[in-house]
Amino acid sequence: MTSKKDLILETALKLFAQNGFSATSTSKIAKAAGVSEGLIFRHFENKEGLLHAILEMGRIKGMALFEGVTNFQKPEDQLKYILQIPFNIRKDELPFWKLLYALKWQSDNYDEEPSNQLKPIVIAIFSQLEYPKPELEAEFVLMLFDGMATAVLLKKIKKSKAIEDLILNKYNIHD
Amino acid sequence: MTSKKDLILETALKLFAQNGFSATSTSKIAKAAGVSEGLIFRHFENKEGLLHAILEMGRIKGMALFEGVTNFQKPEDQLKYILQIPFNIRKDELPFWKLLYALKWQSDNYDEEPSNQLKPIVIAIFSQLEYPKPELEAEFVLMLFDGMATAVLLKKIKKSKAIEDLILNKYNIHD
DNA sequence: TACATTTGTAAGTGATTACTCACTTTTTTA
DNA sequence: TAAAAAAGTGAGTAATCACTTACAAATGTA
Repeated sequence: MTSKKDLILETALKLFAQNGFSATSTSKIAKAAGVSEGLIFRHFENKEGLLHAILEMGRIKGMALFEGVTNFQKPEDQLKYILQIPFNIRKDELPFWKLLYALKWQSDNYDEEPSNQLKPIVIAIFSQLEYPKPELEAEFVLMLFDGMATAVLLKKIKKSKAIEDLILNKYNIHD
Repeated sequence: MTSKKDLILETALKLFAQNGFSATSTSKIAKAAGVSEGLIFRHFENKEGLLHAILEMGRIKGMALFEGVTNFQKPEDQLKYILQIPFNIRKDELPFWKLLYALKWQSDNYDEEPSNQLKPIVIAIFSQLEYPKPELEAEFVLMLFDGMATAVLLKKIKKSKAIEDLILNKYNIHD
């Protein structure tokens, strides 16, 4: 049985991802979750607190994703894993990632972008692969990563697998 | 002398880009522009109308940018021109592009994304360059384009010129 | 069981929201 | 120059905003 606190969290996440933070009122969240509006403030102090709870909840889930790279030894496999991340986002976690990517366009406060955590990892990979300028190549990959994630989250992609293969080919990684 | 209508337009653009559409009230716009709030509604009917006027104003400015590709004959030069667009955004047009990119995360209504207009052009280029799968390669370039634009608009880029050269090199285009 | 704590609600609060209206000032046109 | 049209204002409007408060129900603990 999910507690009402979790119910509020999940409902708010969906609505924030769908309509944006500012455009989603606490009364709408309460109504959608089937709880009284006051309960939101009992559990989360204020609307910002609710957002931070969602972000924290998701950040932990997200960390695990990036740590998955340690399952691979060879830098080629690690790079492959990272490049495939955007295409392997779980459907039920889509709202969270959409919210995260949308938030970075609103004020600088919410810039917990995946790329930030990912950067040192990617630099290390290109160093091992003996690229002449690992930092630069990493910056490029993260830009590409952003573009891929955007395409997936906004459902702009038709042949997901074909695009995935094309990208892997560019770095000479194959299935 | 700029008319008060244009003044409202420019002020709203800045505020929308800075804080988002929903988080920017008409009263704030009026105050920032130094006009009465009622004037906004005389000129633009409602808040949505104001947004649409901004989008239309910018769309025309943006079209010119994409048509610049016709100044080049060789497909290599055309591709180079397109890949450089995100790095050549004029400072005074930054708020507009930021707003445009932010809006596509809020509801599907505002998806006048640059990529959409750019896609057929890029496909044509890769066809001329005799790439085996022009549509796929175009889709890739547009994803990359999105990532580049995001990096530039959110000021996540340090060595802009270095990154620019790296990308051009990947497509065997040099200065 | 008794009492303390947590969880939950309903009805508020003042402030702010998008928008309207009655009116004046400025500009255009005949 | 006189009338018409357009531009602009300031004080409203009801609705909604984030948030509070007083109180009741449920739960934990001795």
